[in-house]
Amino acid sequence: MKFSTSEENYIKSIYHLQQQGGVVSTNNLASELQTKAASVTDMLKKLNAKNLLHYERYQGFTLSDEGIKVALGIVRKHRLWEYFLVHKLEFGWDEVHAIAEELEHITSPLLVEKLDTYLSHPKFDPHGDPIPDVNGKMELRQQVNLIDLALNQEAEVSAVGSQSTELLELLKHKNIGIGTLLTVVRKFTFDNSLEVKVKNFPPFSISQQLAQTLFLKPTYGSTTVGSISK
Amino acid sequence: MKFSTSEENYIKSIYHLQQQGGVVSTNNLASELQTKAASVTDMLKKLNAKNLLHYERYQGFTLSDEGIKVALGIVRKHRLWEYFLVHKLEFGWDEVHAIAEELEHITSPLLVEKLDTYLSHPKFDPHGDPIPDVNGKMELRQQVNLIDLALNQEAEVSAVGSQSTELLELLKHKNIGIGTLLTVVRKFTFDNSLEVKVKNFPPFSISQQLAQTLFLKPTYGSTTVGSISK
DNA sequence: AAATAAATTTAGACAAACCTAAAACTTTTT
DNA sequence: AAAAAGTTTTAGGTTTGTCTAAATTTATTT
Ligand SMILES: [Mn+2]
Ligand SMILES: [Mn+2]
Ligand SMILES: [Mn+2]
Ligand SMILES: [Mn+2]
Repeated sequence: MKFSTSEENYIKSIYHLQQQGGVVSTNNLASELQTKAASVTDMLKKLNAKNLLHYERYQGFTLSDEGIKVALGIVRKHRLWEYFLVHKLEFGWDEVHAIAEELEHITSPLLVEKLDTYLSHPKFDPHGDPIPDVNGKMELRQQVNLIDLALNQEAEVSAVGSQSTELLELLKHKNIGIGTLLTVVRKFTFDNSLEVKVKNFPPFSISQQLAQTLFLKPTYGSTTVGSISK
Repeated sequence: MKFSTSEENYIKSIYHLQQQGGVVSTNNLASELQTKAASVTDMLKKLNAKNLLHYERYQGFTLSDEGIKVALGIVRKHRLWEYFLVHKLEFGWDEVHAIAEELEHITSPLLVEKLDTYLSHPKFDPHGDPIPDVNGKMELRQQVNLIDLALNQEAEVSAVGSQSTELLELLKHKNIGIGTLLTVVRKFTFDNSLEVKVKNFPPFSISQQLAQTLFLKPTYGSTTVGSISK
């Protein structure tokens, strides 16, 4: 079945919201899509009629199995294009989301597979989020939030919880990127800031706000599954 | 100013039609876009209100200077994406038009310029059609139709007048592509077929129908400007 | 257990991009 | 120069996706 750009954007947003909170609400989705609750209800009826949703009036909704399959296809395209934009066209990490938001709606399935091959089947996008394969399977990388990382446990930065220019600017200043190895050497309870150490650099401080947007994969042993962004 | 996908498709089609026939008619455009005359009239009013057209009711229309500028921007994107699809993703020449028809509407100007740089500023698309630069300038390659090529005058295949799978199949069989050097060694008046010679191959025959879709650039000296496809 | 507040859905409208059928205009033929 | 034929525009309708305002349902207070 084929879907309009608008339908696809709704499906993908529902997918992301239900990853976090389980059942999704109308207002929730409306604010995510920058639209009004009435518009959401209209679209819910349409998606429900196409069997993409589990939906009870006034009771919230989630994607059906079919809906999830469709969502994963769009997420796959979005993240593959982001990878292309950053690694081939040399876009900055914070510039690609809006463009991928358009490219994800290009219809040709052959294009997606050729792009995937051209990029050598990447497993993660530039923000550290996993790229689903043709069948919707993706690596659920073991991730810990930096806030929860044990002292002196080395870990590799693998994802970020935001894609804002502001975050990118700060990470560049601190010389942190996807792949950076670091350890937490001290935690301060006053402001929940962390003193961290990266090889060949002097120790430096990371604020609570920054730590909360960084997700890492411990170098040995491991832990919980972290939340994931677009 | 920003335009919808639909507006852009109309603008581009008008551009191609007026390249050939001067003033464009409503029915003409309707059949090019596979739509109805009434729909065309609706859109003409909108484009006219935006000063993209010279339009007199019942008298046909052409693009204004502003309209041409917009059209060239879309043509640029279309041909750059076609080049990308063929030379990077290894699509066949006949597979790319439909996909480029969607990709040409992606809005980011920065994307176009980065893509252009990534492709090393190509001057011609996979069908031999010139790619306009950022300012809309493009090489108007000197082209002769194979039908009109002088006997024993060596020339390089530089464009094709169709992009069908059928044509591609035939050209592959005859080992002809963009860049092939050939000379016409004989012309037969009975069926207007040609006997042509390509270096390192035995001479072979080309039908009138095939000759009419091939455009070439003579290796020395030169001639007329040929018609050009998408 | 009311009353109040919040969330959700319905009702009714609107713009964009289409369509069919009928009217208006232009071109061609007799 | 009238009639016929062809082209273009207008009139009125449909679908998709949006909106505001009002009605309905659910959740939270008192
Ligand atoms: Mn999108
Ligand atoms: Mn991403
Ligand atoms: Mn197009
Ligand atoms: Mn082309």
